[in-house]
This record gives sequence, C-alpha cells and structure tokens, in this order.
Amino acid sequence: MQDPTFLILLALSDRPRHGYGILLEAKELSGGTIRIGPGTLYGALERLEEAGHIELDREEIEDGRPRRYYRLTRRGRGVLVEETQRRDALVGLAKQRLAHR
Amino acid sequence: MQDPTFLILLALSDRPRHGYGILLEAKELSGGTIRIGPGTLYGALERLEEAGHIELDREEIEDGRPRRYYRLTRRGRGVLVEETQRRDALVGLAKQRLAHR
DNA sequence: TTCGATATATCGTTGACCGATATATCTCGC
DNA sequence: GCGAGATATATCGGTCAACGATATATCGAA
Repeated sequence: MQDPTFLILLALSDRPRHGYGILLEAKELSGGTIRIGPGTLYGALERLEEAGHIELDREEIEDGRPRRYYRLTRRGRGVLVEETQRRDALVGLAKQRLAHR
Repeated sequence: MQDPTFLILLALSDRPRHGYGILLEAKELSGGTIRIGPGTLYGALERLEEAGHIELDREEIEDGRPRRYYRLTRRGRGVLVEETQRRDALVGLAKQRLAHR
C-alpha cells in the first residue's frame, strides 16, 4: 500500500467523509506537505470499495451538489492498523540503522 | 519513494554491498518478511545511480563471478535520512490517530 | 462577472514494481 | 562424477497505483 491509499484510510479513521473532505483532511493531516489529486482519489476510492476496506455511508444532496460519504469497514480498519504496524516497524529499523554512525 | 527503494538505500547505509548482498541484507533487515526480487533490484539500482543516490564502489571478480559493489553517495544518505523522517512523521500521525478510540 | 472554493468524475500516461526467465559458476551431498 | 541449490547479474513484459490534465456544475465573494 502506497502513501495516498494509506492517507485516505487514515482520513476515514475517525468518521465518514466525502471525497473532497478526504482531500482536505489528508492535506490537513500532513501539514500541507502531501497533496492527493482527484485522479488519485477517485480511483483509490473505487479500489478500496471493491476490496471491502471502505463502503458507502450515505449520499446527500447539499446545495444541489452531491456528497458521497464513505466509511471504513471493520476489515478496512484492520488493514489500516496492520499497515501502520508494518510501516512503524520499517521506520524503526531505519532509525536504528541510521543512528549507528 | 516506495518500500523496495527505501530498503535498498537502507541496506547500503552501513557499507558498500553488491546486488545480491543487498537482496540478502534487505531480507535479513526485515526479518524475512520483505523480499525484493532481482527484477526490482537491478532496475532500482540503475535508477538510483542515475539519480546520484548511489555509485559504483568497486568491481571485483571473485571465483570467476563478477561482483559489483555500490555505495551510498552523500546525497543518497541525505535522501535516506529525509525519507526516514517523512515516513516517521506519517507513521506517528497514524499511531496518534488510531489511539483515539 | 469573474475567480476561487466546493464536489465529483474520466482519461491517458508514466513508472516502479514484480514474476519469470536466462546465464554462469561454485559447493555440497550422494 | 552428477545433480541440486546457493551465488550473482541481467533482461523482458505485464500490471497497476499514482498522477496531471481536463471536464462539469454550483456557490459565495470580490
């Protein structure tokens, strides 16, 4: 799993969000350093839904503009936790290695 | 930068290694969980050399088999350190986020 | 009325990654 | 002496996530 997908799952970890909201949250989360474009987002959303990691929470029409909210599935949360542990282990390894000099 | 490339740089962080040695070190480092295939390795080596992140250290012929040793450049080490910090920040964020529940 | 933000969607391209395959030599066990 | 597996480098083609560009539509602010 690459960074954009990881960030999308992470953005959904506290509550359901719609696509654009995920974009904003990912930007906010990363302190503005990571930006996900729409081309990345909607493709990833489709893949994640097909994989059963996220699902449609609800669909709203607000001010004539549709908003499609997604939420993490239980499985999606599990995947996110595992991925976080995997990444944590790798980073820990790197820090340990780079400290020896 | 994706995991395989990150691991290759990390494997070279303590001393020069030849291609196959990088494969073994990456496997060792990750506790056997991450495996880099030759198709990934040699392509990545070429890219990293072109980017100036690694360079040829020496070439040996041992037992009739060639061994091509690569080493991190100063720039490559810098990139590795930055990438580690970037990954660390992201993982820290994820852990913090997942702890709230 | 023009711009930027909000909101979703598609399209084509790129490029890292990956499995498979190839070649060649050495060592170990039988 | 022979085969298997480890050592070592290399290429090739396919896949797929990511990405930039573009499109559509609405709203509020300047």
